[in-house]
Amino acid sequence: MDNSEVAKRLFEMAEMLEFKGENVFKIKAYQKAARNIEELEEDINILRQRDELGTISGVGEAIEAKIKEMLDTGTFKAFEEIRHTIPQDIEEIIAVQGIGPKTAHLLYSKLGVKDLQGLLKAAEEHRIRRIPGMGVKTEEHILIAAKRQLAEGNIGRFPLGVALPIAEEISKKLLDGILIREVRIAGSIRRWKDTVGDIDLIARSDEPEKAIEVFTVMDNMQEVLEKGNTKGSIIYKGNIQVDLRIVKDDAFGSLLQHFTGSKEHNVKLRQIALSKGFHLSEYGLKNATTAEQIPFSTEHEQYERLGLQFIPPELREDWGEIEAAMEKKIPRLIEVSDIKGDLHVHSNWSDGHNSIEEMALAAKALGYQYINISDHSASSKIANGLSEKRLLDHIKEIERLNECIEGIRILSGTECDILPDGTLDYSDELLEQLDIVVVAVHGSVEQDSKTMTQRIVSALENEHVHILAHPTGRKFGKRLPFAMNMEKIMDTALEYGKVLEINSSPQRLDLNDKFAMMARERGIKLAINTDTHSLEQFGNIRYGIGTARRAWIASNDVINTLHLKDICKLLGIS
DNA sequence: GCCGTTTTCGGCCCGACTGTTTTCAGTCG
Ligand SMILES: Nc1nc2c(ncn2[C@H]2C[C@H](O)[C@@H](COP(=O)(O)OP(=O)(O)OP(=O)(O)O)O2)c(=O)[nH]1
Ligand SMILES: [Mg+2]
Ligand SMILES: [Mg+2]
Ligand SMILES: [Zn+2]
Repeated sequence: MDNSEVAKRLFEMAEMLEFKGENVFKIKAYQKAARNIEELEEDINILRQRDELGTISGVGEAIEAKIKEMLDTGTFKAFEEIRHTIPQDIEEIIAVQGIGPKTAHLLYSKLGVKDLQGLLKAAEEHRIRRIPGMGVKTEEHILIAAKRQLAEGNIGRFPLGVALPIAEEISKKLLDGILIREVRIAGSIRRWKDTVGDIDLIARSDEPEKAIEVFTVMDNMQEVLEKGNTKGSIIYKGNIQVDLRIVKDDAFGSLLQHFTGSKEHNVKLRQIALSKGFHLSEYGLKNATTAEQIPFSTEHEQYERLGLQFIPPELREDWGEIEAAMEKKIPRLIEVSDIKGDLHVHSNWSDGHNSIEEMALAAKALGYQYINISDHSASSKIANGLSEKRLLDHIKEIERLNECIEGIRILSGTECDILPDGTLDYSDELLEQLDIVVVAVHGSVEQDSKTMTQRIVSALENEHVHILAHPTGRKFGKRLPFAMNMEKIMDTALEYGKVLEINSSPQRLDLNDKFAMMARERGIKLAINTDTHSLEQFGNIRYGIGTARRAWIASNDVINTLHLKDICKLLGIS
């Protein structure tokens, strides 16, 4: 079993214990262990060999024994025993909004509800309202929520590139009226997570209740889920949930911190507050003995009062940032303004929309010092990839443009396909004539892990190659990451001095945060590129920067923060 | 079930909203 399979089992165990009404702290213990195993960088099998399972935070004697049992037999006794006493599809019932483990258990014991279909039937036949403690409204809400779940399936999460523009649109609309003074995007969007579960907003208003009212009747609102004095939730066009929290007093910083999360970060901060004699909440600190409330108007002040350096939102995942902040060791993270050029740009010579000149002028307007025109190679036929002859013309055209355009250097490149057998789509003689060679896998993406890994390794061993683009090939909603051994690929990249890309296209974000962190820890250099096919897509750089910041990446980890002359020196460009 | 710069036992983050309830449990963030 691998890490995610072990974690999944532990999560399932927690869910079953919840359904059974077990001690909540025991449940939390299983969830914490599961989460930490899911986020582990090392292979849990290797930790086991080294007898280091106990070093995983949240794994004690009991869970360690169960993990060993799982690694040996694929399951564990306690899991199998409890599993047979619980309906198989309990997960889909608890997943219905408003139904938790208690209600699920009640519905099962009173009505024999075992799955979503049974739940719908019970609601439609008005059997739920007859259970003591349930009522007409509860039944109606369950019916609506169950139907919504059936219709949507389990879409679950949205790519950041979908959610962020909607969040910006809603923020703007809310500011249109006079009731709401300030709106900030919070939650996982503010942390630049690559996928998000919902849109979390906070706002400041002198009349919170009226402001919530405005929110719940806004354009494109599909359904109101909750409407209170300080908080409302709606389903917005596109079936995305939007949570809005409003305050009028001076605790805006405390609220922003709370609603930015993550949950795990919040819990740890609150534990630190407790150890200092305070209760922390979205209203600030409360003295545990005097009950005096101390609100903070900025996040900076609140972190400082807790004895911590300010922690950028992208780091707030309980991945060690709180410990670092205690020692004032939060690094200066890379910013959009550090980027000096884009090394992965397409033109209308292949599948881009604009000419090389237009792309260059747009980049210049952004303050870039250089761009690498990396059109597709011949094998990418649907992308109008360049034959060897057209690539030679491409090189000449770039030479010509460099003579007439001032203020930006156009580098002559390619996004050369790594063919299924690991060879490249252009000859070495041709690659040698280019300034920057970007390579990528496009076709034959279904290869097994061994083949795919060797394919990429072979490409990285080629002396003319500089950058591996979108290394895992994932595309949200379209394609899973390639089966591949990332450790091996990173070892090779390091050995041969190759650069790995953080592709900023919001449907890719590849490398992702975790892999980018792995690369940084190993000392591999990165390039943050947009892979733009149009003038507007240069703007996608913010997504790549957000991902890089989540990986604790600094400016000097990234080659396209270098000035033109320095990057030319680094890559041997004349 | 886990864990310990005042602890190996007794805590474990804290608050909003809803429904069905005369005082709160459940769910969610
Ligand atoms: N203290 C505390 N804060 C929480 C808890 N659950 C959520 N929050 C805070 C932190 C979250 O970032 C924020 C928004 O909640 P969400 O459920 O939307 O989570 P988040 O946006 O982080 O992730 P998401 O992508 O939406 O799943 O509310 C909790 O149990 N305790
Ligand atoms: Mg959220
Ligand atoms: Mg939310
Ligand atoms: Zn590309």
